[in-house]
Amino acid sequence: MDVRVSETAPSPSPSTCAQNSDACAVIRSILARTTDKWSILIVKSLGRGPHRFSELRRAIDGISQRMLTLTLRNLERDGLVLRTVTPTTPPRVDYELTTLGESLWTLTEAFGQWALSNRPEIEAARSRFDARLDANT
Amino acid sequence: MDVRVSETAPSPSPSTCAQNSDACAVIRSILARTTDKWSILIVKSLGRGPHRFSELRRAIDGISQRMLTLTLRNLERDGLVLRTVTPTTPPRVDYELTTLGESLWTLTEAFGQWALSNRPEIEAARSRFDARLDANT
DNA sequence: CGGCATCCCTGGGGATACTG
DNA sequence: CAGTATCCCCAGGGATGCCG
Repeated sequence: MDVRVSETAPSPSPSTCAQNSDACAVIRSILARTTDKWSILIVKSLGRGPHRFSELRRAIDGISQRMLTLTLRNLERDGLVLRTVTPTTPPRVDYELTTLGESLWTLTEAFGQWALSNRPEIEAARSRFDARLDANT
Repeated sequence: MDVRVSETAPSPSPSTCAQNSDACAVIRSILARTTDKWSILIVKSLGRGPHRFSELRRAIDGISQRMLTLTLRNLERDGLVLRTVTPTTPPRVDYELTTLGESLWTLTEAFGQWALSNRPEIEAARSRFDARLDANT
């Protein structure tokens, strides 16, 4: 299971890599990984200490074994998660955030808080929008 | 083109909606929207003032017209983006962030900054990981 | 110019079964 | 328990064409 993706890193384009062009492909790939549906949930789960594989599986509702493994590998590859194997029988594998991962967790947490506290406003906006839609039948 | 998605909002589960269970489906749906690949790039682009449809199209490299329209609708529906139509011929449509959208933009910006400044470390981690992979041939 | 509808295809990701 | 491998399906999303 090779996790690696062809990283055709072009011209870096330092600070102005705001929105345009393909120059910021690397940044995009980082963003894609870190803002991925499962990545966020995993990082959030690992926010409060290490967890075993099966613990994560139970903690993150709806994730398949495949995606858990795959996403953990990617996070490990990017240096966000540390994987520790204890070769007992049956084997025990623990996952925890690295320092880098913890810094990402902070952002993730901020996002979660934002979603939580703005939820009413967003739902209200949705209702308004949908109501106007239905009106134009 | 109905943008709405069936929002089967179950028991809310207020503050402890960290990682587990289906209780935080709404939060997840908000996160899914706001951390979506195109949403992030659009919000980033709108960070510095209003833009026309075609401007966004050009600014965000690789986005298809379909996805631009669709994502903008979703952002509008969630009250993150304001759409203004000027009925001239040809028509002119401007998009801008709402106050809520601006608060999201802040987070997006933080994420971008994080990716930018941790890029070297992440790429290093990737190389290390890949090297170890190749070693185990 | 903006944007909706249709067709169509790829790959993300679920379900299942097997190993160390 | 913690994976890996295989199969397989469907929705995300690109390409194209047509309207106000």
